[in-house]
Amino acid sequence: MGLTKTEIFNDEQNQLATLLKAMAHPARIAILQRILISNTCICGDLVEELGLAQATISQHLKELKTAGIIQGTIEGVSICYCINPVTWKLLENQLGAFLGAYKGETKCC
Amino acid sequence: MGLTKTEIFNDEQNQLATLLKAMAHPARIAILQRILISNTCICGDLVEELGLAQATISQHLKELKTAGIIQGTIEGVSICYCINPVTWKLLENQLGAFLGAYKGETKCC
DNA sequence: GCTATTAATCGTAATATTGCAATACAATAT
DNA sequence: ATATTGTATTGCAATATTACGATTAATAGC
Repeated sequence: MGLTKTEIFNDEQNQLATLLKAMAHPARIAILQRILISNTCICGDLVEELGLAQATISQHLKELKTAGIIQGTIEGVSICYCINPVTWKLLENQLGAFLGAYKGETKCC
Repeated sequence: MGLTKTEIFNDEQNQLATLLKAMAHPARIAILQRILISNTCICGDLVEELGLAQATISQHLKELKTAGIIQGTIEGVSICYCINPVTWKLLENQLGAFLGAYKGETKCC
């Protein structure tokens, strides 16, 4: 089928999966790292810096945007992207709770 | 194409992307949560608890295992899965550094 | 009006993912 | 030996993703 059965999972699981999926690509991680470094926003510099075509970069940006991880505003001819603080905070909280739930040491496998 | 150009990204980006991708599915998040809760390992209880076929669960477990996030040992007839502490720690560090790199407040978009 | 410049979208090809039924395998029990 | 139980693998269909060239907006400057 190739169709994830989202209806059998709860909202938290689906939301976290969606956010992780949006980040689960080296190009999108690279894009986010670039935005994080030059805290001020960027635009199509990415096309030169990463070795991907403009259409491809634009697509990755769109995915990050629809996931709510970044936001963009028009800045003259180019477009300025930056982190969406709300989603970023949410991601930190959700992931923190998730990863932090593991208390090692209980010997098992 | 449909083929990620891993060669143009660095190891850190590729590794993080691979780990995130392994977790970026609600079923796999549910499986991990289940393992985290019953800190002691589990097996095919998942097939009953999640509403997915046995073959599908087995496939998701395999993905988590090949990504190094979980590990399994034979426990009589069934197989006992649990978190791989090394990878989990790595994930915490990598993600912590990544998410923590965002210092908000610098007004932008 | 035109013309660059920048980014989004469309169309397409190659590949990957998701899910399941059917089957195979491996360990134990009878 | 054979049956049972628990898990893995295979094969397949439906869908999603990745990447790119070509095209299409949208804006700025002339």
